[in-house]
Amino acid sequence: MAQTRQIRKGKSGQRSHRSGESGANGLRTPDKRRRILDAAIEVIAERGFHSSRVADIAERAGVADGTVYLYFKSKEQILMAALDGAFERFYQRAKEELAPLSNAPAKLRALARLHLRLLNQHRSLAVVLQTELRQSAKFLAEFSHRELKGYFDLIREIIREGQQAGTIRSGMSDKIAAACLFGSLDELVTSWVLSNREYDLAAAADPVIDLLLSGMEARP
Amino acid sequence: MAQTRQIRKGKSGQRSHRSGESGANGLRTPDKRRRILDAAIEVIAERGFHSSRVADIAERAGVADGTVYLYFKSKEQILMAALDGAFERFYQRAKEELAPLSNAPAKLRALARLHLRLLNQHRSLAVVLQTELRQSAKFLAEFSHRELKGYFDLIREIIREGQQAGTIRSGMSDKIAAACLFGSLDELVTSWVLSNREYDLAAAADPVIDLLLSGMEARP
Amino acid sequence: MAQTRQIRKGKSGQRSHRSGESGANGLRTPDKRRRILDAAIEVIAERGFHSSRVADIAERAGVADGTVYLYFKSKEQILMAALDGAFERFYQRAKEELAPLSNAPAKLRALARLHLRLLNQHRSLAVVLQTELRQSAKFLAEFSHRELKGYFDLIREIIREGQQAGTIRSGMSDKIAAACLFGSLDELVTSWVLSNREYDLAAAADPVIDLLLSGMEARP
Amino acid sequence: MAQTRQIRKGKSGQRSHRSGESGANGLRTPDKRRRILDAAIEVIAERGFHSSRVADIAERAGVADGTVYLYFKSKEQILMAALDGAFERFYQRAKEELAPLSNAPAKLRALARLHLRLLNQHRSLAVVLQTELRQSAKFLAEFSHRELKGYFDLIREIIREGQQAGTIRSGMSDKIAAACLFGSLDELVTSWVLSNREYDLAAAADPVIDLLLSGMEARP
DNA sequence: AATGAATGAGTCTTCATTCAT
DNA sequence: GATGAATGAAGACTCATTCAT
Repeated sequence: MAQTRQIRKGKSGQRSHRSGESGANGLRTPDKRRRILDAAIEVIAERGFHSSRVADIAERAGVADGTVYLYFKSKEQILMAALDGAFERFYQRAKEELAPLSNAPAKLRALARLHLRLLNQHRSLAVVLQTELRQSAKFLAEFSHRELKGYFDLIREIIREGQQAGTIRSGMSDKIAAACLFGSLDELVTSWVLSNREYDLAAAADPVIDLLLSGMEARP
Repeated sequence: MAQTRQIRKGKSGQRSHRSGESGANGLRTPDKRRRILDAAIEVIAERGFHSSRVADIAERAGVADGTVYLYFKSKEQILMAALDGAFERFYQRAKEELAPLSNAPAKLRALARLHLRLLNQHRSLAVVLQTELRQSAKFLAEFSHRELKGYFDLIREIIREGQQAGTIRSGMSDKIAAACLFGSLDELVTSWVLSNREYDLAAAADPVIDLLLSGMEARP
Repeated sequence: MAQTRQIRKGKSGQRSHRSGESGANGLRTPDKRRRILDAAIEVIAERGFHSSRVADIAERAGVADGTVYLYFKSKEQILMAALDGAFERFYQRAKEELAPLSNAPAKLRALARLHLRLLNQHRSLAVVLQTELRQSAKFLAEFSHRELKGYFDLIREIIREGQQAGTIRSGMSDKIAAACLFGSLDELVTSWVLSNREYDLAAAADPVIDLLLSGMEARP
Repeated sequence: MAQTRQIRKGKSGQRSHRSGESGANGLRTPDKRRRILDAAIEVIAERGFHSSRVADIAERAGVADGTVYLYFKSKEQILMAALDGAFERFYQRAKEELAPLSNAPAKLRALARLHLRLLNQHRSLAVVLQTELRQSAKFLAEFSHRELKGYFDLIREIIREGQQAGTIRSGMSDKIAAACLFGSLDELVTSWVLSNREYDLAAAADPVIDLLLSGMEARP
């Protein structure tokens, strides 16, 4: 519950809503857009995209229904923007954290840790990413093409670097390897989201990387 | 009377289309249920669950709207039943095909091949599984608990067998290993579904198994 | 108030609405479409097109809101269809009544009488024709082109016939003459509609025709 | 942040467009009211009253949305005021131009010419008068009572003058005669507005007056 | 069992209007 | 006076579901 919610039940007896709100912190429109996005992630995580009413999101964000449409064109655009923003932040951070690392296995490990750690910290976002993002082939395809592709390409690049540097086995498709890494992480997050237990998701990063690097097969 | 009236356009005019069919062999209802399920998978794969109208499914199945409710309690139940059935058939077959195999790596390879081969053959089902199944956390959780869990447990069992037999590395969490295998396959299917190219999905089974068994890291 | 209105206030406590309705006269769906059209004319005459809610029309017609959309594509289509139908009936009747008449002045007189008489009998329709029909240039243009044009052409044809037969002054544009006749009648109806007095509109037919035939100017 | 935010697209970015204009000559509000009225006529002529947003009118007038409400109480009041003003100017001018004329037929001719000439020169106004004025029976009734009645009475007075002076046929209802004249002119304007051709509307004044004065009937 | 016309609850979105600055 | 971001009421339309036949 990152956003303090506005108490607006009944929606009528709130004559001084504007002045009360801005008076509280002296800021006008601090980042109403951001509040709507955060509210959207929370509400959608709780009820699913189709069951979430725009009115719910507005209420959670502490704005009027119509205000949502000053910032976003449609309900779907809210979800899009929320996911875009979240992904953008992740992607940016990933690039920063990987920059200083020198070899491919270390980079993959760092990426896995970051991936799981961030979602571990923001469960609502994880829920939305693992479920609503896939709500429809069209939606997923569009988002996938726009955002996930960058992530995938980043992984593939690291793998190819490793192959050139001799730290990653050659003769292995970087595309398939990237799918395995992403798919493994994604599946862990999904399991974590579906489970109601609050175990530490991030702890799975190392075992997964170890498995993917060394393989399952017993070796003499 | 310049205005043509609507009234369920394109439906009344095809009265004889289907009744002719059932009229040919009397009053039986052999596979009406199955026709509805198949129609549902197709329609939902094309338009997504929420955009699919029950009327669309009924039309595709060649039955009246109301007839659907003689077989299923709700629109959601149709999807449930369709996925349950598909999964049941997959699961049954998997157990049959793995029975004769003697070692864990071979079983995992067979499972991966079957997984990808079947979905490769039934793209509509793949689309629905990879997208609509996740329509909401609740839905996914329920299905996951009911069906996927069996699949997961099967994989974990094979891994543990392998660990006992010494073909799979010990000291590796069977849960995480299963997640990696399932996640990898799942991601490959998702990519295949989202891509519009009709490449052979099944061909990816061996590379994936090789990677998971031997690992990515170069070894001297 | 041509249609008996269904008493459906509250919309809920009416369990037996269907059977009650059909039980009353033994007819199922007598002409639900027609009832909706009649209700639309009444409601729109009372409140104007934009202030009329589809729910109002449905209620007046004694059907559920959604039923309206089984017969018409949109609220606007209801109005269109209602006007089209009314006009069609008028036009048909005009052709029948004029057929036996032999000279242009008599035909024009008959047309004027019919025009005013019919609207005198159906005030709601008159209200809608004189006001809502012109609600927007686009709407009017479309309707005008489709329906009024036929009426106009009919008048022009009669005038040209009269000119050839020598009963109507030559050297007069049939187009302008038709505009004067139609405009005069139209204006009388508008005045009648706007006035709250219930005077006999039809009585104006002869004076108007006399004026248009003989002219205003005093002649020696 | 792939999504561009909206926020009143196309409005914020043109801040300097209008303020530059008013900045050029200080803080006065000379004709802001008039600019709003003119903008309203244009916008409403283009899109119809109900499809015209107050924001559109404000933008066209170069003022902020809220400013409109410093001059007018509601959107409907804008239309009222615009039509009232236009009509007032017409009516004033009519009285001036008719004053020097000595006989009824000449006055009627002058009035028809003025009526058509002015609307010919201001098509947007003509569109609004012929269509939006009739947006609802109530609206039309109110306007009609307030403004058109004066015009009507003027015509009737001229006719009665003519009857007393012997230039207009006696035994003819001045009310019906006025309706015919007004209706004829009105219909010509409507046709002109609906037609997309830009023919000279004013040219129809004389033929109409000739017809109304002399009648359609052929006379020996 | 099968039909399909009818139902009516449910919600996104628009836009006239307000008011703090 | 002027602004324009914010408000929130209002309603057309959809579609899952029912039930009389």
